[in-house]
Amino acid sequence: MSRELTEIQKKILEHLIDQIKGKGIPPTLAEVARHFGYKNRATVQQHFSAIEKKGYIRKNPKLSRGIELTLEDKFFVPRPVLGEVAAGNPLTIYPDAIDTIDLPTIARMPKDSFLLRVKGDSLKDAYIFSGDIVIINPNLEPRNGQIVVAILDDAAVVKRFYKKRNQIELISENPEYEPMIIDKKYPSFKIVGIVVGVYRSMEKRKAG
Amino acid sequence: MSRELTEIQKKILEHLIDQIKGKGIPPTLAEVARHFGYKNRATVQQHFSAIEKKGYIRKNPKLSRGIELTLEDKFFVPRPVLGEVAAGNPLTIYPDAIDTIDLPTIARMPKDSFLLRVKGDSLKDAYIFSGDIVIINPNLEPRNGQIVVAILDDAAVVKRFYKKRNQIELISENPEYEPMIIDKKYPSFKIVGIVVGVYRSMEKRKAG
DNA sequence: ATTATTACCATACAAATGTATGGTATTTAG
DNA sequence: CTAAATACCATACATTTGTATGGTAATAAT
Repeated sequence: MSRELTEIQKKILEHLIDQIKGKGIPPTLAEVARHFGYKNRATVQQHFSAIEKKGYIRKNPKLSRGIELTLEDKFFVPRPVLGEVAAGNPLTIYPDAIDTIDLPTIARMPKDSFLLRVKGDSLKDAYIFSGDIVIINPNLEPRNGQIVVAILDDAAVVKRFYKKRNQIELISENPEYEPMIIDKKYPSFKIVGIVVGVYRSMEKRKAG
Repeated sequence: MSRELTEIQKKILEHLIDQIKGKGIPPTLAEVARHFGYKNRATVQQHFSAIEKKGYIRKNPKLSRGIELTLEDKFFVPRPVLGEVAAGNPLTIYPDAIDTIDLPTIARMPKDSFLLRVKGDSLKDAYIFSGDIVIINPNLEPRNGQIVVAILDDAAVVKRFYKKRNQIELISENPEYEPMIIDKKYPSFKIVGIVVGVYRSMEKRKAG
């Protein structure tokens, strides 16, 4: 099980993810057929069966639009699972950074803000902890002292932002971690957005 | 436009939000009818029309499950904050909303849950701080170790819950505060609900 | 050479779906 | 009192939807 997808199956799965993540609801067979120019729903039907057999989706029988992604964790999709399919997504997850974040593989992010899950404890003195979900607004200009998400050399970090003359400093609240100092002209540096809120679900959480 | 919803329309909209947010895809007319025990889809159809006319949803004609939430365009929905609870020393709980905050739509609010703003720092070791908004579900049975809101002698507190033989212990994470020990038969004691989520807006917040 | 897989097509069909129309009873507003 | 809105019901209908079955052609595997 869970074999490799063919090129066409990949495209269809990609389209499925696009629709489910972006538009919100899974498409019908007919809609997918229309999108790919198929004259026939049965073609899509058979592709779905193949993709399901390989373990990438689940079909709720008899239910219209009853397709679910098996590799999804609602908002966050670990990037490796989709391999080449996910290529083209602007952002990636990197496990080696101090405070890593899960970036959603949604092609179309919510209009204004989106969500990231924090890993690591470099912000614990800012009351943000591993597992918390931070809400990011990418359309705000970061001001000094605000907590931002930035990408540096393909690593995504959450840190407090300070702008100096020719450089930008990203500082952890946790003094164990060294500040990151970046020249303004550094090519592979980018501010993703600023953190406007933190949410934590207590559902399965225990003390400390 | 955008008039008041009736009680039943509210219930149906609530169910719609529940389905779309929770299950992922909007329900069909038949599914909603089944859920509410209607013998007929047309009833739901008419309720949908009414709710749409009042501006709360949008229908994609001819499209199965083609219901969209118009408030969904917003990443944040305004919610009333019902009062303040003390994490340290008890505070009063107000019957009416004292404030309104924009809660992110990911912060799932179960049916009858409500919001309270925390005052005090007795839960700081549970990562809940003064000013945070806690989401309270009053319809869950508290289990040991969970954080609950309780009323004791007309004052509300947020503390960690432990059930012993004949008494209940409410413990602060912060060792500065003494545990509260209440006899089970104590008349003016009541568990309001358990904390299912925490939200913090960073908008005007500075470090520490 | 034969078999299996893939990638399409066509047709058929029961069930589900959205929509329309008409009806009844109750409540609310003018 | 009357009219409008609300909250249901029943029936009807064209489409849509998921599913099943059978077929063709090309490619890949044995």
